[in-house]
Amino acid sequence: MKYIEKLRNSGLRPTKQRLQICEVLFNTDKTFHFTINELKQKITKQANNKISLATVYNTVHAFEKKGYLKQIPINSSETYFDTNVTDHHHFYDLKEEKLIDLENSDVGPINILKKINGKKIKSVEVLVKLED
Amino acid sequence: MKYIEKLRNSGLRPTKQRLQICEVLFNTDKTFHFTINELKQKITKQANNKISLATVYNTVHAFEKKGYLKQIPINSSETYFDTNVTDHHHFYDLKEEKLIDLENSDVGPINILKKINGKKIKSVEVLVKLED
DNA sequence: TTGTAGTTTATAATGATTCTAAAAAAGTGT
DNA sequence: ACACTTTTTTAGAATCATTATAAACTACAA
Ligand SMILES: [Mn+2]
Ligand SMILES: [Mn+2]
Ligand SMILES: [Zn+2]
Ligand SMILES: [Zn+2]
Repeated sequence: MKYIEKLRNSGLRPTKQRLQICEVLFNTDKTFHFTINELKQKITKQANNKISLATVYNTVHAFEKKGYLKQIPINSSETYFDTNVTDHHHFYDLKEEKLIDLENSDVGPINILKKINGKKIKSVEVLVKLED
Repeated sequence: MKYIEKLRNSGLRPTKQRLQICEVLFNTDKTFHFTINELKQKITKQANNKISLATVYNTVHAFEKKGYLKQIPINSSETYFDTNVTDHHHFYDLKEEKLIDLENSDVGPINILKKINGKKIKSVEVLVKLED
């Protein structure tokens, strides 16, 4: 399995549950956005397997800490995560409540002119809200 | 009172509670960011008055719908609101968990090149995360 | 003043997320 | 394989921001 090493190298034991989650999250060309509950459903279907909700939370947070996932800041009752951890931006379709990737090349370069003393920029994220 | 008319023109009855909230939110030169609970505390202190938490929620949502407030998309357990409803952006200091305004002039012009069929852009918001 | 719609309020309900602690699984050394 | 330690999983409970409920209150116009 190709994810066993990835997990071990991260100091995470390659458990059955984590490997299943890796399959769902990373065994695809396309990156995607998801909520915890969407992910849980995918795992249940794809692996035809029960998994505890707590484990999904635990694993997603562990992967986020390792840099394999990131949260998308958005005003929604559920937290959205992204398997695309490169610098990029998002459309948010307010009616459909769906996220769409905006590659860096789809947005002109962003120049933050203001500086805050003693702080450095960790990320720059653009959220473009869409309406009909 | 200068807010009575503003409320009436918005189709909102100028109640004691709404006027108090207006004083706290709008009777200042500076705009600011707040959570519901911070706002409730301010009202309680400044007006030396009890106000129901439900009323604070109701009023903030009513003002948001009227365009007098906006939500700031950020991953925080509490929702942040902004009395600055002009187009502008934010620093988010991850350690202090504080928002800092970034005027449009502090950010170069943002050009969204990608178009989504049948949708138009409602807003473009930049969130710049800061670390030490 | 009286009627009505709008508002406030205490409290309950909701729901996403986190916590808990016991059972299970993984890793290590023998 | 076995014994032992550490990590992980899990069901269920707890937390907490937010929303819903419904009764009391208020603004306002006829
Ligand atoms: Mn969240
Ligand atoms: Mn929220
Ligand atoms: Zn994305
Ligand atoms: Zn602001």
